[in-house]
Amino acid sequence: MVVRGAAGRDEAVSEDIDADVCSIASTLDIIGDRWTLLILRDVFRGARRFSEIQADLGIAKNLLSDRLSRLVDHELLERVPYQDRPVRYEYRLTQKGADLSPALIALMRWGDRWYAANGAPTVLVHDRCGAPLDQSVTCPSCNEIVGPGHIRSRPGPGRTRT
Amino acid sequence: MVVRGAAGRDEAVSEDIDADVCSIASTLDIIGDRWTLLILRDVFRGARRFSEIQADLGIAKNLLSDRLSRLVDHELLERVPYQDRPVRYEYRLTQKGADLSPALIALMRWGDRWYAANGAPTVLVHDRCGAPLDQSVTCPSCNEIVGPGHIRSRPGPGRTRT
DNA sequence: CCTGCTCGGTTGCAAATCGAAACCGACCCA
DNA sequence: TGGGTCGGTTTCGATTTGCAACCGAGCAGG
Repeated sequence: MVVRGAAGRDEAVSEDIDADVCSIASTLDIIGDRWTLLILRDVFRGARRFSEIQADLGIAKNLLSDRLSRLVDHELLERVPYQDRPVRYEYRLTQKGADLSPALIALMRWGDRWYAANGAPTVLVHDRCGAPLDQSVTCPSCNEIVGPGHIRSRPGPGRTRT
Repeated sequence: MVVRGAAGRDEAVSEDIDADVCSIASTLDIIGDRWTLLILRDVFRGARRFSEIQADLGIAKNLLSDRLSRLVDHELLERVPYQDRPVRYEYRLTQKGADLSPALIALMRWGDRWYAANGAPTVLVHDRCGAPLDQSVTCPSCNEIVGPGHIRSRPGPGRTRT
């Protein structure tokens, strides 16, 4: 991943990367449609029930049913019964699902920056001090924040081809 | 945004949030389909030409044409002529497009974690020291990394309803 | 017992979107 | 003249979507 500014200066470092061995592609196979991330956002926000999500998003019920099943199959959500007679289920994030929070945060911040003319509709704050938070790339070795221009990409151990 | 572990303990803090005023929803309106983020990933990687992206992704040409136009309309990419006779254009990231890199990084890291059995196909490293990088949420006030359990969400200045 | 209501879906169907392939115009080369 | 490249557009059948109707288990009121 190499960030290039508006001027378009070429800083590409990695060689040709096959789409078949790209973690972005793997991820988008699962959450890359128009509804799935919105559903997950609702669950992050505390929505757990079918009808709750359906009313909030206005998604068609057949699609919501399909997407929830898919998320359960992929183990981003789990179905937990919350009553018997009749047995009803709610949907909860698994660790795998909760692990998507950095992605949702990144998308939120991009929308904040480029589409929230009057300021962010929602801000994330530190529970201890209440200050608004940042998301950044850090170097655990240098123990500092790394700007986009100092990120290089390299083939990793999982690279099978090329 | 409140992260909840697999146990499902409820830590919701913010009140009801309308989907109409959500930056995640705004963002997904633009990049929330099956191809757009993959196209942007290719451009981040250095692909600039129609045929290059088309060959790499295997996307139908009509769809690529449509998605590129849309990205140009939304000013994530710009069309730059790279030759006359016949005039041909390439696509470059604008600042707005380049600003999506944290989101792509987050998606990549999630795929790395949950789908790269043999290790990440691509790793991001610090240009200075070569160490693999992390992405994290930081508190500029406390000057420290904030774990998912210490993030709270609050209505921001751009919240219009409720 | 009968009627109506909620929840969490499923089914059916029309409309929108997608994908593959054919085609196109401007230009190059032989 | 004939073919090839690049960056698309057009066409058309297949897939996916969105809407609305329906459903079954249970509950509540009369």
